Amino acid sequence: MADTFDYKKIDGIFESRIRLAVLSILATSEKVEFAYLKRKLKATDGNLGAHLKKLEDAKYIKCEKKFIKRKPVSFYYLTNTGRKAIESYLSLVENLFNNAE
Amino acid sequence: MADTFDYKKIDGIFESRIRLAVLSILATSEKVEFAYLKRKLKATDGNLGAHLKKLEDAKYIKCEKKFIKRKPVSFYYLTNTGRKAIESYLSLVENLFNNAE
DNA sequence: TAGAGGGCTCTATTTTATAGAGTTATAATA
DNA sequence: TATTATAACTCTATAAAATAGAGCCCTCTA
Repeated sequence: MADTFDYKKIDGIFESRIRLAVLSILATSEKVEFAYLKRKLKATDGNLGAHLKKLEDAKYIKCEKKFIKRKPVSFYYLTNTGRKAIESYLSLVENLFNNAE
Repeated sequence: MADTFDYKKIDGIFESRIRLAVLSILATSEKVEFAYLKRKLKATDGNLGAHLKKLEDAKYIKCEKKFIKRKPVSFYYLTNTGRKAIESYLSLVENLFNNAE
């Protein structure tokens, strides 16, 4: 049991349910469209865009822009970094509640 | 795969690293003092008190006040509700990243 | 009933999330 | 090559939440 518990070392990206939801969707899909995420999460453009940006800045997801039927479409997908971050968070949370800290 | 993903159903209590840390400490200890939590987490009185209040309001933890060596001491411990909430969160997070949603 | 001190509440400040309007970028078409 | 259309983004303002710290309150002992 360590003397102090530096909780700020816990990945802050997961400190948000909407980002958790986005990561969950991307972890269990190939590539998904912005519009799909928006519809599924019932999120507004601005809010969803802001959270996607945070996830991109963290390099947990990437964006690929295409044109389909004359319309711009943004596809998002999980990176390896993102997948590792998810695994880390999962095992961290498991350890938090099973092991001594 | 559901049509929508109501991410607001995810327990918001866990949307905070400091609360996660408090729950973790309580889950792996019997009863702990306010001063211990404060020292261990390097938190300020006000901030720690506010988060403990949220956890108490959610009935995840309880407080027991005693006097030891003339000094007031607050002991905190996890409730059954709290333990169940932790288990739910754990399995939810596991499912989020392993199953389809 | 006065004194002491831990832990709380309260207030102010900072940070973060959210909503929605408006802009931007690109491909097809004329 | 200029125009048009539109999804997705950026930007701005608002709301909500976390944080810090000063000071109060409560219960003990003497």
